[in-house]
Amino acid sequence: MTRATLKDVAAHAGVSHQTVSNVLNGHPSIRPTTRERVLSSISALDYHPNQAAKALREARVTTLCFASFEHDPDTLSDPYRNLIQAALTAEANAQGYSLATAFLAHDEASLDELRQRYLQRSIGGAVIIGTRLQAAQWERMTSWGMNVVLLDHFLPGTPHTVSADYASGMRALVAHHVARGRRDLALVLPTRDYGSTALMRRDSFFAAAKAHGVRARHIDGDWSYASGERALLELHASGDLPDALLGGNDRMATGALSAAHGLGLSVPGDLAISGFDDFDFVQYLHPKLTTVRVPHAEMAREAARLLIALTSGEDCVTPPPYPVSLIVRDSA
Amino acid sequence: MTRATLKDVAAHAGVSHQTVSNVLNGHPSIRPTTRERVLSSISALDYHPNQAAKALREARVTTLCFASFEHDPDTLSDPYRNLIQAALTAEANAQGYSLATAFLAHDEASLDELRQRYLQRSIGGAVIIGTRLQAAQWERMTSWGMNVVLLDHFLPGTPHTVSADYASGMRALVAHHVARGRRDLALVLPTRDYGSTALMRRDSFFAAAKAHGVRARHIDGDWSYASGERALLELHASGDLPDALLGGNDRMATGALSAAHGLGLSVPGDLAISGFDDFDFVQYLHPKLTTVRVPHAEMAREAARLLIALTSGEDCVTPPPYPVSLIVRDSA
DNA sequence: GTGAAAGCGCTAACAA
DNA sequence: TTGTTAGCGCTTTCAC
Repeated sequence: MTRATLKDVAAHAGVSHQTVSNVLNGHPSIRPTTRERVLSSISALDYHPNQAAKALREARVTTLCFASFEHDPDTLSDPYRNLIQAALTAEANAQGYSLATAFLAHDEASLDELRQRYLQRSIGGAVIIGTRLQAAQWERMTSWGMNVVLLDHFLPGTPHTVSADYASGMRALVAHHVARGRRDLALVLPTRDYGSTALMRRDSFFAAAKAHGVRARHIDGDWSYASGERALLELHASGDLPDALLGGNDRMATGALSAAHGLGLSVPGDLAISGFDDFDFVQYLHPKLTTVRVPHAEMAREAARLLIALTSGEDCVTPPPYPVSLIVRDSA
Repeated sequence: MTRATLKDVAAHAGVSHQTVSNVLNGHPSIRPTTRERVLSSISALDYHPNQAAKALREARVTTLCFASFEHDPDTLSDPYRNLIQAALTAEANAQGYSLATAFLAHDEASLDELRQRYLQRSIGGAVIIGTRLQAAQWERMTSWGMNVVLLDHFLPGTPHTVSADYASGMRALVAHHVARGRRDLALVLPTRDYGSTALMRRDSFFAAAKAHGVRARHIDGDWSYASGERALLELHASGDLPDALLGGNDRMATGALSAAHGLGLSVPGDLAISGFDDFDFVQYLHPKLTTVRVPHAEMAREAARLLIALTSGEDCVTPPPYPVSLIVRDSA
């Protein structure tokens, strides 16, 4: 079955093909009777405009790209990416765009692939997640002329970023631990990713601990379960256990909790443990995890809106950080 | 900066635009010197073929769609969907396709949206996951002429399905429980999704239990954490606890484990618990979850290959079920 | 209000 | 081996 074209519709309705085009694009000054006739021909022939032709003629790209890092532990092990993809897709579709996918690595090849897709007009811009994005990569992308919105990741000089208010989340978390009598806090967080939101969290952590007059230290991690587990094992081996361990995300907190069980530590008796994200599974851990909820989906929708606005040539302001909320359960 | 076109390259190289096209498409019978000249013009002008024009002219769609169900608990709460998306993207890109995203619901609107995208040539076919896909929906999609490959879900009459060997996984699991001395097995699994792989697992479960001469029962769930939790609470309330609880997926097993902690049951002492999937987080539960590993990523690659082959008009055979493997940890 | 002409960037078919 | 012509399906410009 060969699909109907604009001309077929025109012939069927007994008008010229531009008239059909005008009807389709809601142009004014079309006689209602003509419009009716055209519309009924359209549905009679089950006509659907060819996107490729439209895109070619209008020199417009209607596909956006969601790029994340393939080997980033965040990318594949958390519901995180799913939530974001769903929200981005919904917002993009609602605005007449479709959403393509890309997984980046830290080699030239993957950046080059993205570049190809942009220059070939397969994609019009990208939303990127992943604290592994380096400033140099970001610069490369924008140097092609591509619009890029960063989700949940700051980089020096990146104007279009959607993020959450990690600072106040961290302050609330520290206050909570202190209110429960904790006096020796350890934060597990990656810091090799300079410029990322991790630094903001770390700084707020130290500032808040200082304000409360409690001890604070930082242990390096890499967002993975294993690094959370390792962090607690090392603290234990050092003989200088804190009384609260703050995971920089839910996964590291989960890993630490697992290590605590292995060491025979009672949580929260011997040690309080908290997370950051609030993914589904953390309320099924034992004990149920106290954490900070980050509104990933709303942030993603905003990122899509921002990208579309940029792509349409509007000038945009980065939205303020999204509020987060402390979710108190049993682990801290 | 306005991008170079085929004509610009032709002018720069002093040949006709057709010659450039021939060089690009690897046509034979081009004099090496000409080819060299054209290639150097291409890189001098940083020329990239316009995909929209190519697609229009060739009447070819180079975008595939990955569709899943928005409100399906599997879709957003597991790493599952991420793994599949990554694998599909990799395979599609490797074969020159890009991958778009769709989230379906159970209303007419979302099916219609997919139909639009297909008829507008925005997508050339779809890989669909989700046991919530109904036979009627599948029939609708194929009635448009769209190629559809189902991932991990059987439906009566669907020829193109990629799945895993759940039957033998279930047999191995039952044998394992029995070998550890369990004599009273309960399986939590949704069965309202007729036609899905759930039925295969359930049937194998009963068959295997019978073969071993142990008691077997089935409790309904809906794949979610909460339903696993509920299942164990109900069993406990009935006063007739099994000595092994088999979660139909890792999430239900996790929910049941959480309930066991709440009830003060020791796992695996009082009760063995096992899962199905082997997602990252289950090895950080307490106790670490025994489960069956399903090769989601490989299956997804195969689904992409199958869809591309179908789209190219080849006739394809559904591949045999992928082997699964029992992963023994501490919970059973 | 509606139609005729032109052309987006590319490739298939032929001519040279 | 290369160039010319035509046209994919659509929208824009401008007559009528």
